[in-house]
Amino acid sequence: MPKSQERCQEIREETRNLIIRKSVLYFARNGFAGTKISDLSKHIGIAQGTIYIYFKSKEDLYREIFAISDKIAQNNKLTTLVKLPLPAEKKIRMMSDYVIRNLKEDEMFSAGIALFTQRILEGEADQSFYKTTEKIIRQGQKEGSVVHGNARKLSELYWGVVYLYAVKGLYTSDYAMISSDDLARLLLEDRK
Amino acid sequence: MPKSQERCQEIREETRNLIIRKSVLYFARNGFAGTKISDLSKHIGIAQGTIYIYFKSKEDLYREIFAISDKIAQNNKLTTLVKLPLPAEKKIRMMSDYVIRNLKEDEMFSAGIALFTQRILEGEADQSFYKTTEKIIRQGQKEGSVVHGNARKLSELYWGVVYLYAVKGLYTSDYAMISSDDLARLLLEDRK
Amino acid sequence: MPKSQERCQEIREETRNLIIRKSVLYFARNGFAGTKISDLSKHIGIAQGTIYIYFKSKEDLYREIFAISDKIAQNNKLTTLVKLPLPAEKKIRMMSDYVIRNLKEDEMFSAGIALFTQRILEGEADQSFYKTTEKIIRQGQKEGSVVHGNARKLSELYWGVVYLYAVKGLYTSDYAMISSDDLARLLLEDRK
Amino acid sequence: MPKSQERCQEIREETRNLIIRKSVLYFARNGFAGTKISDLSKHIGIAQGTIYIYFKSKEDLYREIFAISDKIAQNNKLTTLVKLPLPAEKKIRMMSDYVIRNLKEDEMFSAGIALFTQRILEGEADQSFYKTTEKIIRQGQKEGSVVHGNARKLSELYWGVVYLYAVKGLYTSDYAMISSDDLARLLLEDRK
DNA sequence: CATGAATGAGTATTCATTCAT
DNA sequence: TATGAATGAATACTCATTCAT
Repeated sequence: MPKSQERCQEIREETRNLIIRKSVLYFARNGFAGTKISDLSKHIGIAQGTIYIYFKSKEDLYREIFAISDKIAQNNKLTTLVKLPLPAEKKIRMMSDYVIRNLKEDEMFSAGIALFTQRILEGEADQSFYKTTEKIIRQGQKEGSVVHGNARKLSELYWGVVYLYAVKGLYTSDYAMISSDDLARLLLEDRK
Repeated sequence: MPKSQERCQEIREETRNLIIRKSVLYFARNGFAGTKISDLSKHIGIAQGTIYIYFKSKEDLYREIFAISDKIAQNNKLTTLVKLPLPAEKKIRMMSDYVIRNLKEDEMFSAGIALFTQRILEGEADQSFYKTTEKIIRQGQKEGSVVHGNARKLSELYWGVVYLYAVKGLYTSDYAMISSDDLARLLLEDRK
Repeated sequence: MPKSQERCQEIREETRNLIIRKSVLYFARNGFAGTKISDLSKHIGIAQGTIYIYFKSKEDLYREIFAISDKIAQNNKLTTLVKLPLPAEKKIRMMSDYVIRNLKEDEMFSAGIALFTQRILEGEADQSFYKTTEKIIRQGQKEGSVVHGNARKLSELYWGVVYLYAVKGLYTSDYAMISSDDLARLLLEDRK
Repeated sequence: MPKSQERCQEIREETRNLIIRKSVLYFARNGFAGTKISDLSKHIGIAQGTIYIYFKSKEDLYREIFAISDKIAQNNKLTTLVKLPLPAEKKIRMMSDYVIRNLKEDEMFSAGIALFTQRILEGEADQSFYKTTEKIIRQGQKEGSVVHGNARKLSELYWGVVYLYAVKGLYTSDYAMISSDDLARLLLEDRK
């Protein structure tokens, strides 16, 4: 019965994904210590035991969640963006559009950013994430479109603000989201 | 010979303050769920039981901590600042100087900002805190020194960034603090 | 395959009853303060945590125990007895037979009487329990078979003595139980 | 300074007695486990530490209390009573008068009886206490004034009822005390 | 696989006891 | 001596994890 074999595999995959998807949000909102398996399983809509079929422990699940948050944060268009033959200002505007749109429409994106940034704060995540943005910033500074200052610091500020609104989005749906322009303005020189 | 009434009162006051002072930092760093009374008491340098002489429960202590964070966040010079007969730009620069200096020198300030903002995010703290800054922003917009845009949103952005660096300061002592100018620039029009 | 809904309900009911049944005896013997959850759970034969699945706290369990003791004390045959068209003397003898037999054979009865009476002593249980016996006493006084005196006082004496032997039974199995006749004699005139 | 030496000794004695006196009542009402040193000391009107100047531990104090309760229960007039050249009925009436008067007027007597009986129930106190009463009962049975039956059982019943009203007295001041006659009647044949 | 009742190690809280004043 | 703040072992309670169904 190879057919049912596959189907089984599919179901497994589905449940596993369901758990991860729902957990990302839950952990992003409540943190590791603030998340009880009993609450989480209720939130997912499955039994407590089921989680342990797919993950060895709460920490194992958390680690998985982090791997996901890494992907969400890093597998965005940024890496391709930096290589395009465009002026930095354009890149920054595109990046900001992309980020704001995702913050608005995709809770998983917000959760990913939140978890990822928290880990950076705790010194556990790879800070190379900021590198790509730094490159764009330096390019822009040469082109005269980006404000002066330490590129790393500006990059951190930029993504810090993104984190800020990611967290806001996780807690309330009703809040004044920053505009793409506001976000871009953190890096760009004002035009008079 | 019994201890004198006043001396007892004094000792109580001292211990209570010690607990609060050390707890503000601990809770700001680890959150409520992430804080174990056993660890906290070790960090304070007292026995677990002592905490329960002064606070009914972990949650009671946490609430007290929040009351403190309110004071730290709100008892700053902002309220007096807004009333001074100064241009908004000057006010914003003074405010930013004050904030950055405190972020650098006073961990309690950082912890207060962190806890307070977290509570605002969770919809539990009084958002009237932003009002004072909004007034300065509106004044500045009239004077042409502050960027256009919704004053509340700008105020939230400003304090959001402060929160960002407060949290950074709680986790690592070794990081690139934003400058007072960078902070002020969030609100001020660029001058060429 | 999930457990069936009914089977789960059944298991819960069973465990809950087990806890209550064993706890009645334990609390009756040791009192609230004298009962440790760790000991109690060992005595029941379950883990400590299991108790907290079914009861919010030690006090919650204790309250439940009391509700049970009310039922044990009050759901006896007395209420039906009083309505029968029998002489009071007969009723008192039947009641005494019933009580003594239960004291001898049913530890739950003894525990119920013990807990219930303790609560009456502490002014927390409904003293209307004595009413039924009072009625029989008054009937008997009219018929000349019951000794003179305040019916309430006689009723209290009667059940006080029952309490006495209930407690004795809880502490030692080897003791001289009062006879049904001795108990009845508390209320009945001597026949020469 | 022999004078002040003595005075010191006196004060010591006074405090010690105060503790014992107040503790007897407190322990009788709440039991060993139900008595907190913090509450007890408040009830006595001294600091917690003071108790430990006079007694090595809570259990040490409890033991002392028991010694007192032994004296209260046993050092009554009963031992002299039994030797008097009187008919048993007279002895029983005197004993009952004595007991009831003390139950009414002397909380220490009630507390002593309560503690002593509780210890007998728990098999820790000397049951020889009942002996004296048994002798009187046997004398009365020969004289025809006391009801038939096992003397030990009757003695236990008699003192059980005394215990009952001792406990009632400890909990409420407002209750229907048994009369001396009622108490005596437990042992005496009815006279027509 | 999925369930949820049961477990027991871990955490919060209490309370007998100590000790500096 | 007397005090009451401080202690930490004992106790109550929680929650990640297991396992029979």
